[in-house]
Amino acid sequence: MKRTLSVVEYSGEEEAIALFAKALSHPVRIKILKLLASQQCCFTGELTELIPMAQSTISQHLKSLLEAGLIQGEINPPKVRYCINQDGWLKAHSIFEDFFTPDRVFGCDCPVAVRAPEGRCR
Amino acid sequence: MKRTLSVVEYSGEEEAIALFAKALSHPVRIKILKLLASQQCCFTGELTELIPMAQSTISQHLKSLLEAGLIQGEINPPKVRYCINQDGWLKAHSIFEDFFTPDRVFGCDCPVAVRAPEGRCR
DNA sequence: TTTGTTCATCGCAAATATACGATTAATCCA
DNA sequence: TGGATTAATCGTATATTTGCGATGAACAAA
Repeated sequence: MKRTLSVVEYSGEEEAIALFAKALSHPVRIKILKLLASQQCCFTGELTELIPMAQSTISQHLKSLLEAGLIQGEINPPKVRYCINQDGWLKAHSIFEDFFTPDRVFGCDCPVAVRAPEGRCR
Repeated sequence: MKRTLSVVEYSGEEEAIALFAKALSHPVRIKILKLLASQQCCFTGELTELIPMAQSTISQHLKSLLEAGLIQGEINPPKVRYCINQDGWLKAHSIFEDFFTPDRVFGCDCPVAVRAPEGRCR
């Protein structure tokens, strides 16, 4: 697509949140993560038995979760055992927590559909 | 695309997390939310001055944030004042918090690249 | 070596997302 | 009434995502 305007700059945090969020932006990946997180330990590609999707599709979603750092795979031939990547999980948790807890209280008291007096906002 | 297999069922929570995450999955939307959250009160489409993107593109991103319930707009002709939607924000916060804090501790002690004993996983 | 199992990757098709300029709608002000 | 301002929407082009079947790679067991 056209990108004639100057390139928008993003902070590392903005990029990081967006990347984690993208990994979480499909319900089947949420389902996979919940399955893995609910296991005592790891889990394997029997995901294909629990989720009615083609094996290649599951594998693709696992790959994106891997790349996001939310899970890890342990090769255990001919199987692969997946589990939550603790580091990535905690990192995602804290980055979302920080995001949703802004420094300033964002109390917007603008009554919806009512004109707010000028000067309250920049 | 082909969807020959049976339709995958998702829980309301899985869908909700994925929808919020999709709204957060682009860095410019993170930037917009941070700008709005840092304001004492609301904010307007001077976003176009702060973010070097076409006005129509900003408007498109605002729309997706609106639809996700993360912001709200107050029509103040000919301007529109946007601000964080407290309800949606808190809902997203709590749903992510719950997600990242699973009931069961997911302590995966599988040493990476080492075969784990059979039977520890279902 | 051959066969079977498991999973990743490839190749393709369809759906969605992203970005832009142009246009339209709504509203003010002269 | 006729501009001016602001922002949404439309139309279009391109990029990315999603999903599938087919194929390939790695390994264990016969």
